[in-house]
Amino acid sequence: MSELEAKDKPSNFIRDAALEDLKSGRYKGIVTRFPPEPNGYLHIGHAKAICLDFGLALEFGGRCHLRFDDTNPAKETTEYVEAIKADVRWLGFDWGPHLYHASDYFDRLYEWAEALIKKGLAYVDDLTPDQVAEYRGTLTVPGRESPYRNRAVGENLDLFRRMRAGEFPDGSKTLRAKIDMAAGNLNLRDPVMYRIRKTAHHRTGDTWCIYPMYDWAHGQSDSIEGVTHSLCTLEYEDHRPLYDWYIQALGIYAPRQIEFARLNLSHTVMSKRKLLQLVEEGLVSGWDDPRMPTLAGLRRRGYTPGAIRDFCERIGIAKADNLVDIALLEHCLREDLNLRAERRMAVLRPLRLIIENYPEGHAEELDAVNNPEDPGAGTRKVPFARILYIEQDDFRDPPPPKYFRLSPGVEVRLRYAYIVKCTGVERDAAGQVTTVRCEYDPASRGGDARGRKVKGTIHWVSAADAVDAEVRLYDHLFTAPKPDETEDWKTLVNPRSLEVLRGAKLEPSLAGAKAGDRFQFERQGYFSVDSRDSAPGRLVFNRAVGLRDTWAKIEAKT
RNA sequence: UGGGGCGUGGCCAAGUGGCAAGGCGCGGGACUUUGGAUCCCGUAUUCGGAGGUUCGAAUCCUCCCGCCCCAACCA
Repeated sequence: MSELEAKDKPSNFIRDAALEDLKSGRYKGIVTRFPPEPNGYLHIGHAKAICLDFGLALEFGGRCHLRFDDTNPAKETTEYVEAIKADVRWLGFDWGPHLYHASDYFDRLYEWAEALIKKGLAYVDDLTPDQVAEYRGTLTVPGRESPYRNRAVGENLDLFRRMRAGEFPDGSKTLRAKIDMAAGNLNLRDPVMYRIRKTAHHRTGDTWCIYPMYDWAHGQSDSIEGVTHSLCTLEYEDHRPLYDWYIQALGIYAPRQIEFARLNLSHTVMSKRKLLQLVEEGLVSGWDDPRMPTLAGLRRRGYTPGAIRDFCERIGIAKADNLVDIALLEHCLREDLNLRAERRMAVLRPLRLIIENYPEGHAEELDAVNNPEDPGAGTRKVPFARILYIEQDDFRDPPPPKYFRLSPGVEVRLRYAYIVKCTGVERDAAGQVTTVRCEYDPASRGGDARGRKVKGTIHWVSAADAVDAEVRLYDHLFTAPKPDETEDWKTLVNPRSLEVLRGAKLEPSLAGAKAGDRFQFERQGYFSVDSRDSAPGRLVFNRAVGLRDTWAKIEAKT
């Protein structure tokens, strides 16, 4: 059994429980399931659950099912089903042949409902929704029994069959479990098992007009599939007694439900309702807006599945409410991309640089390293000429303290090219710098300072060879770490969460970049080709995450 | 005033009677043809609080305080 423990992944109480259950023989292997309702897109919080569910199964050589919890046809669509499948696959997990739907079990669930009726454990109730609420009592006041609670088994059976046959209008009757109207746990006050909904289901069509409630469907679905550990979030802790009650009343195989705290991420919102609101009210461009915490959004932004998995591993699994700093997510992406993304030079806000002593009409190609972290990535040629573009931020007159970049009379290295010295500036009528002039040292080709101290190295692009692109810079979607906290959370949307730069100049090797390609733009950050708006000849890049910016910190302090 | 949970540094989080892991962040330094990366160093005499048990407590007991979830025919 020690073999099971010899893993280097961080432990958590769920993994420990699984280990115990194996040791004690309660279960022979590990079977988990990820059970999304297809009524929205998956987000980073779901990724935590997916990594837990699939990760646990993988670790113990078990299996993890993908099961759609599709018991509410009014809200669920195949569009969401497909999007969810794509997201789980993209994250890197495989459910193999184990794709299921709660709706696969509608027949079985129905039979089980009749079985409960026959045992006198369920009854058809005629109370209206308002009455049901009223009879339920409150948190501190016990509920009252429905006047229909003690109907005879035969009458219940007859009524239930007629409910299924469509004889009664929507909402007019329910099937309820007969448990305890005085229970402190409201879930046990005769929970509804079935409601009448004459709505077509995306998979079963018009076959049914009664649909099972979550509690009645979930545990039994787990049981049917032989799930051992049914992992869910804390708000279902109160449902566990009901989960167990149904299983026991039916006398069927019993999985074990264990709850953990859901993920809260700073500077964003995570509830499906709020995400949907952002989309519907046009505060973002859609579910896959690169600012969204959805997997579709993160993917489009340029996040890698590996970075997200790493993040999910690092945040841990526990039961305490939490608010994880989004900086950790960003860190995980940088760490992943630092090793894998090829470097390129791109000038986001161009400023013209003229090298006065560089022969007019002359041109050459210089060698640039594709990835200093990965020698195998090789090198490439970058064209150099008399007129270049440099970043507006890389020239200051006068220079602030500790500024290492270009300013009048100062030397700086053009990455992989030459050492240049600023000799002059041209300004427009408003005093804005329009062109910077400089002289280069022909002997410093490649950037060799030959013993000189050159503190600054800046990136550049040859003006004549540059490729134009649109670059979208993203920042946190919300200005507050916990926008959820306030009623008017929508006013907290960061007005600078998206900045569009239309005049960016890229080195020519970027001309053929394909949707989804990721690069590090030297000294700036990691960027990926937008999968929706980019096209050959009209490149659009998204900034996935910026590089650590030490200068920004220094400047902010002075 | 009912039921279920949770409280370890700024944020996550190990630890479950033997003397506070780790990560992010933050601060400092080294190195550097990305002010990137990397590498060092620092960052809780203390575990929500107060009592108690014990040679010894974040871990056990008692009381108190705070926070979260539950009153959809949603999941």
